[in-house]
Amino acid sequence: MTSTAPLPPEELLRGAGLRVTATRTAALRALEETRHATADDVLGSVRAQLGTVSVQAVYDVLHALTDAGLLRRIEPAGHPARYERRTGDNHHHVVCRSCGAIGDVDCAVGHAPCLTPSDDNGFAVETAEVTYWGLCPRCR
Amino acid sequence: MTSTAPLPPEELLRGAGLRVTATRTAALRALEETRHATADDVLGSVRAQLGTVSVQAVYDVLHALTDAGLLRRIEPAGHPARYERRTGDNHHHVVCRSCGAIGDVDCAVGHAPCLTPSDDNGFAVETAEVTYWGLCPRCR
DNA sequence: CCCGCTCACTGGAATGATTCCAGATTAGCG
DNA sequence: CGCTAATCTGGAATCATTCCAGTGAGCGGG
Repeated sequence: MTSTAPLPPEELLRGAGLRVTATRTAALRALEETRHATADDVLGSVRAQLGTVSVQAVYDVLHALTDAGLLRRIEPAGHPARYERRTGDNHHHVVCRSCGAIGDVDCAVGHAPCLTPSDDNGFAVETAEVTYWGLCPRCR
Repeated sequence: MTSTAPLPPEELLRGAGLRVTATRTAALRALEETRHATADDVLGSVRAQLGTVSVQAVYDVLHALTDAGLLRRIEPAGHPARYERRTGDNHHHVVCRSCGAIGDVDCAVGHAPCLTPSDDNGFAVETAEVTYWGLCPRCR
């Protein structure tokens, strides 16, 4: 439904009840340009914007924003985690086996297709996620 | 289709064109008991069977067997990788957010449901995998 | 407009799964 | 029965991420 609103980072932070700090706004800005960035990508971008920033600060920020629901964390097996600002709609991802690049994929079938397990083994299932594996255009 | 055949480890190895070694048969046996074991679980079980075995040997074996198609590797975000002997049919998994326990789930909808992306972003998609997240009976 | 209380950021060390290396050993085909 | 590639050993190295302890800065109340 709600496509990521074009709100400025400050509004987003305040709206989520978080303090507005340089590191945080910089991180959000970084993820506006690069839609699926790794912690390291964000670190680089934040440093480019602000100068010296510790590794820890970026991890803290990413966690805080993820917990607040402003970011979604994606962890493809065998590749470092990536973060994206598109949240709320549960879309899926195509991951490049070679370089780890990620692309968004809206669910083919209308809504929650095979996302209800036939047999839940007694688990209390909360969410389902689909990952497509392949090669990105550049790696082919 | 082919549910894991009740073939003895030796047959499986030979059938895959691999040399039959103690470590390998022990690893396969370990995965007969524990269906979704971590590398560390396998290491423990193999040592219990054979005595001294190096960490490396187990990782080598797991890789060799995975490459040969005798094992399938599962890497749940935030948890160490696990291995299973059920291969060939592409079933999915429920993962416990808390302890990382894994259960098998056959695809709800008959066959390859939403497993064809609507827009592949130019990627050459090869496989799709579904992961259900929740809490296992014990962790509830 | 100032004050203090948290929460955020710094820098450096630690963790944990997995991999790399180089050399010794061994299975099993021919 | 010998050879050669496949295995195994033990230890060090990698990489993303986290833990820790101390310093510093938002921001709501006074």
